Amino acid sequence: METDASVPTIDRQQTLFAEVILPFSLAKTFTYRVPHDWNNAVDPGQRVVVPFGKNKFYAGILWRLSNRPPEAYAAKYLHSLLDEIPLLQAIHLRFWNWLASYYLCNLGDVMAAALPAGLKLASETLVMLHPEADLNNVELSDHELQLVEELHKTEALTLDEIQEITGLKHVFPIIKSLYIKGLVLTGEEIKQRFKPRFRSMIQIQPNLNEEALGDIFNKLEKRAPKQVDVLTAFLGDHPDNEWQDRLKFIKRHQLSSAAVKALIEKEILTEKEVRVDRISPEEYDTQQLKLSVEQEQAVTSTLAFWQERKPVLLHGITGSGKSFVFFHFIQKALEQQQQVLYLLPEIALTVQLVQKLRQHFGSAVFITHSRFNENERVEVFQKVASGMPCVVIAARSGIFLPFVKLGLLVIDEEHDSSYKQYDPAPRYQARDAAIYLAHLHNAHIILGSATPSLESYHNAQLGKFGLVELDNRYGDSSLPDIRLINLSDLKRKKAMLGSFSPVLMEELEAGYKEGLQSILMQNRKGYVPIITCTNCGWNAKCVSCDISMTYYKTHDHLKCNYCGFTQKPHRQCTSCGSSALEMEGFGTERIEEELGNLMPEARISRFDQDTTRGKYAHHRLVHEFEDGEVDIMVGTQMISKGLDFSHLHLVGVIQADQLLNFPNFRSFERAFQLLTQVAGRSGRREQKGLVMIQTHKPDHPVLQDVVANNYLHFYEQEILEREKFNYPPFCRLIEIEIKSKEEIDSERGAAQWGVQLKQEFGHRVLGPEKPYISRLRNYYIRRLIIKLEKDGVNLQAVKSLLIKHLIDFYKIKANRKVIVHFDVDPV
DNA sequence: AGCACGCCGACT
DNA sequence: GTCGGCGTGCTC
Repeated sequence: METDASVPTIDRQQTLFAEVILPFSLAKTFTYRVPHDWNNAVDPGQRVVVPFGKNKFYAGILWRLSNRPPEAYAAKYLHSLLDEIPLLQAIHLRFWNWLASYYLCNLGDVMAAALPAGLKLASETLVMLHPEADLNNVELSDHELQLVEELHKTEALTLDEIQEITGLKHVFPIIKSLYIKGLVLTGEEIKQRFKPRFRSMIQIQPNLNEEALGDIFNKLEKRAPKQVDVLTAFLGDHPDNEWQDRLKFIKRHQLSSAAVKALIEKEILTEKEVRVDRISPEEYDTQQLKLSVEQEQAVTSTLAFWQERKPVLLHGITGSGKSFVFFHFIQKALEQQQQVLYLLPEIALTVQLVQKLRQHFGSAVFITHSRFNENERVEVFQKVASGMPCVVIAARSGIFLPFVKLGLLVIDEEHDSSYKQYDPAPRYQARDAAIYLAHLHNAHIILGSATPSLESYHNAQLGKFGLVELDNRYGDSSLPDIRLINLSDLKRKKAMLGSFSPVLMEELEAGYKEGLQSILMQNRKGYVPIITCTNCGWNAKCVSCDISMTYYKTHDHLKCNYCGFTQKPHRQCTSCGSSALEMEGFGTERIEEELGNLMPEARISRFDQDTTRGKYAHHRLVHEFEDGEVDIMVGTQMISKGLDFSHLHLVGVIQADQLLNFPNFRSFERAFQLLTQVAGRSGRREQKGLVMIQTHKPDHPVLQDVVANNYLHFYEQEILEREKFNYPPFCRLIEIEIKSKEEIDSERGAAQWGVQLKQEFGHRVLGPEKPYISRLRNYYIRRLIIKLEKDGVNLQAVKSLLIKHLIDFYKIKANRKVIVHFDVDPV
């Protein structure tokens, strides 16, 4: 929680001290002494290896330099410098600083989130046999003897290996005892996790003239025909003797790799290793963009707002071609040699978008997200740091990439709640952070959505954002026909076919007969979400959370969707022993099964977290659907994102009510967004689509707005509610979450915060209260919320007070086992 | 985060 | 006694 990242003037003739950020959640930086020889080589933003604690080494980030030695302790020396050219520039450190102070977390939290794992190094302890170890006259325990014997066999062992070998939980005591007896040594090794990829290149030894080559051919001809083949192939194809990729060359000419190796050993061929990228995509034929008149107008008005240095909100209904407007600006940025950050909520779901971007921008497109491996992520990070003009498609963590020539940020689906990181710290909202980032880099920023967040649209209404609207669907496609189906009516008439209304079934079958595809959304995973005892009302709950266990039929187990705990299904009620257990509710598995019974001939697939695991699982499901191998896809809200199919006849929502009943002030907003987004999946391209939403409350105003596709009306109603009850965007929320393994500790801690905060902030403090889910992973949770006015409140002062309270809170011993989290702008 | 140190309780 | 478990304190 630093306040100033600017570097004071320093004298590089004098001794330098370096403040270093370490990648864990510690409330401060650590100061190290710079060896005098490095005075001109050190700079903020470099990674430095430092000793920390008794014998560990870590890579930290050099935060700033000074000439002032610390007063309270003697600083240790920096161990080594990892980057000649700083990995991060001043602008990135400023951004880190802003994140830490705005979101009330430590710089170490930011560092941990910002750097790809491959760039965060930690040392590992190695244990070796002492070269002069004398095993005579020493008493050894069994474990000690075992370890010494093992060390005779290998050079060194890691702590994990020793743990494995001895079966001991605590390995330090025996290592220490062996060390004292002079039998072992320990050392720390810093392992570089990132490994660049190299490729072997070959050419014919350039100093061989024709005569020498002739001799070689003569010599080889008799005994090594394969080697002659290699040389003939090389000279035939590459008379100018350019470097050739060894593997490709061998493959292309179907040569013997042993022969190539032999020639290298005889120094007839020469070899070199070159660094290659893992991430460069193949070349694509890039297509030209052609914008519609409406899109052209959107471009013009966006440019006008950017002139005024405003972020732009592009509100365009699904299918209006928002992405073409984005593409236009991306192209302009690339033409000016700038870098572009394209943020998306769930990156993995955007196969189609990536393909489109590649078609337009070819090899300038990079992608990073959590399913990419360590090395690939490091390469994207380094590419971005190199300043190469490119478009990076990323999920929320893309804001941490070290752009040096950032010209444009695109925040697609800006309303999506996955832009907010909830756990661990930094608990940041990537959309908001991106706006600050754009400001820092003096870059343009455009947010896009068919269903903007209340915050963004309100900002647009206030004139803080420029508002650009796209009202028409691109091409000839028209808006879908959205119908509500009254479940209460049908249930009363006992007309339902399980979870399906007769009309929905009719349409599904009609579509199927015509060879058209449909998707069905049920926003619950698994088979059933609740198992209840009909005798006493007990229901199956997770052992460590206050959550009902979901039954998964495919695995025949119960699973807690929050902590992942699984167990065998109950035979009897744990409370009364009755075996009258009932399954309540419907998840995607059960819907899939029911539908299979109703339409046995249809090809049905399921799209949820369960079936989309793995790097290529979505890919496969999306392609299967695209290729027409599937008639009906059943899925959770995942199917509402990023899928764009051409033969979609029907979108069905099995149960809209749960969406509206969420105990959160944003539940209506979420419901409207989700339903509108999934409805938008239908009827693109030629045909008019059909959307059927099953609900018990067909009169609900939010559903009416969905049917009318009237965002503005929805916004106007909802914003009135927010104002009336003083919720964002009319105030700013800071949530304080207090948790502990003992309920009384949470209770007491929360009460203490309540009393103190109310003294300072009075009526602005709500709680402490037991949240909707009050126990998670064995922690009892309490929550307080501070509602701050948008104007006239010194936010920084409030945050300083909170930090002061936090420090005071932990001064009390009994509070040490209580965990306190701040969440600024919670979702 | 990772590790030491100290205390307690349970056993080869 | 030896080992594991856990709380506490500290790292420049």
